[in-house]
Amino acid sequence: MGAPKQKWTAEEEAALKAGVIKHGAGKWRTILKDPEFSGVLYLRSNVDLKDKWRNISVMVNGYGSREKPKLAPKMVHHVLRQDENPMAAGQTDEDISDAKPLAVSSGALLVANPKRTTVRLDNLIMEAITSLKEPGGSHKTAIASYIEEQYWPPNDFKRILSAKLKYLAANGKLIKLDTLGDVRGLEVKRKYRIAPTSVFAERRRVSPLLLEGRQRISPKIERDGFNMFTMSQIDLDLGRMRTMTAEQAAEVAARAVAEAEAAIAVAEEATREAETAEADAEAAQAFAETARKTLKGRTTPKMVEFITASSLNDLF
DNA sequence: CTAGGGGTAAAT
DNA sequence: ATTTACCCCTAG
Repeated sequence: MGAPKQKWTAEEEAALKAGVIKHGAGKWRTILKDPEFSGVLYLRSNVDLKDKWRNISVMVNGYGSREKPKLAPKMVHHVLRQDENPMAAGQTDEDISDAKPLAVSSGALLVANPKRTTVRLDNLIMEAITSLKEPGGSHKTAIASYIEEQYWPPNDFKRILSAKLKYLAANGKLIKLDTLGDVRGLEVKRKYRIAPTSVFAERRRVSPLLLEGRQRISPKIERDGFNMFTMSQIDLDLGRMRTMTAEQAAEVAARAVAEAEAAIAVAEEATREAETAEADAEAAQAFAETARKTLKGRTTPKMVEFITASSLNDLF
C-alpha cells in the first residue's frame, strides 16, 4: 500500500534544488548519480525526485501540472530577483521554465505570497547550512548572507534569524558549537550545524548497491598521542559532568558527539597531512567516547536509553 | 529514462 | 480538508 512516509529533509530538498540547478530539471538520474548529491539523496529514487519536484512546483504556484486552476493567475509582484544564476547561460527554454519553481519558490514565498509568508525560516536555515557545506557548520553571518543572496528577506530578517537560530539550537534541531576552539586554523566556535537526526533509519527498497557510495562517518583515525591541552579540557568537562543532572549530562554528551563530528569534518577538509587536525578530531572523538562510557556506567536505565536513542550510536 | 496523469494514505 | 510522499501506469 501507499508508503510509510519519509518526509523530505531540508538537506535533501536543498540537494535536489542544487541538483536541478546544476543538471537541469528532469535530469533526475543524473542528479542521483552525481557524487555531490548521492550522499544525501541515496535513499531517493529518480521518481521520488520527480515527484518531489512536482510537489514543490505545486506549492509555489497553486497549480503544477496537477490541480485545476481554481484561481485566476494572480500577478505576483515580481519580487523575483533575476539572480546571476549559473543557469542563465546556455540553457534551453525548456530548462529555464522548468527550473523556475525553484527561483519563485523561495523568493516569492518569503516576501510576496501573503499566505505563505510564514514559510519556514527553519527550512531556509537548514538549506543554507547544507548548501554552504562548510566543514563543521556555518556561522550566523554566513547563513544570513546565504539567505540574503538567494531570497529577498524582510529588513528585520537578521533579528528574526538570530532568534530562530537560538530557538533551533535550544531545541536540538541545530547544534551550536562552542566548546571546541580552532581546529587547524579553522574556527569552529559559534558555528551552527544540523543536529545528527539519526538519519540512519534504514529503508526498505533501497538497493544495496547504492549504499556503497559513502560511509556516513569518517575515516579511521589511527594516530596515537593525544593533544594534551584538549585532554585536560576533556577532564574538566568530565568532572563537571558528574555534578550534573542526567539531562544536562546527556545534553553535553550529545553535543560532544556533534562536536566530534564537526572536528572530524574540519579535519577531513583541512589538509590531509595535518597531524594536529587529526589529533584534535581524535581528541574530540575520544571525549565523546569517554563521555558516553562514563555516562553509561553511572546512570539510570532511563538515561541509557535516552543516550542510545540519540545519535550517539551513529558515531560509534 | 522522463513527463504526466491518476490514485492511496499518512501527516498536519 | 489539505498537503505531501509514494506508487503505478502509459506514451514518448
